[in-house]
Amino acid sequence: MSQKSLRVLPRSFYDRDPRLVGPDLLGKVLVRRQGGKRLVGRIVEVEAYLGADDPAAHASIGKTPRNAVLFGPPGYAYVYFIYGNHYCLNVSCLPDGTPGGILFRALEPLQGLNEMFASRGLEKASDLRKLTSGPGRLAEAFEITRERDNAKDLTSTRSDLYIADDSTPPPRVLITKRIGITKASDMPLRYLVAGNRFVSGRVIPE
DNA sequence: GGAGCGATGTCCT
DNA sequence: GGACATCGCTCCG
Repeated sequence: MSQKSLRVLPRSFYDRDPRLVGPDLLGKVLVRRQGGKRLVGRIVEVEAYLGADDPAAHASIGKTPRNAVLFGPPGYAYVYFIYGNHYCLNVSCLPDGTPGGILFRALEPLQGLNEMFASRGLEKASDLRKLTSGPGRLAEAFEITRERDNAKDLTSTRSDLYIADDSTPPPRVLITKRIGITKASDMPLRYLVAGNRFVSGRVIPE
């Protein structure tokens, strides 16, 4: 298995409007280190969540204990528990004091597939798209929990969870409405890699 | 293959 | 007490 060199994304990458960070994250890789193994997935779908003027954003209600990371400095993991079953991973954007973030919705699994299948409780022969296509799924595959990962710095290779550039050329980006939300469902803040089969949902957009 | 729906914990009003 | 940035199962065609 060939090993491209990984360059971790610096904090300045996230110190921007989520509407700029979101599309730029596509094609980058999420890396989890655990027990000598490395799990790697290519980011193929994300959504931007803004501040007070975005009713769907957790930050829209103001700073609370749960969403505090979104109001902090950029480049940190915001992990929350939803529907009594699933964790979702975000990364904080914009400078300290200004809320905003990106929700990771789907990855293309690249490395550590056996570990991901095990974490997901799936047979190794099952559909690869079931591994990390969906925010709850990718969190489970990477064993991301609030207890373990919330407020973790994602800009350091010393961390066991970080985001890196593996020199893959930027993909063609598609923008749609966000999905799975009830409020502000018309805002075009979902970004996906055109034609990628690992995005969530049923239809593979061209 | 797609619509419908239940499970289930945590947060905030 | 209600809402919730989800998932996987059932049931129908």
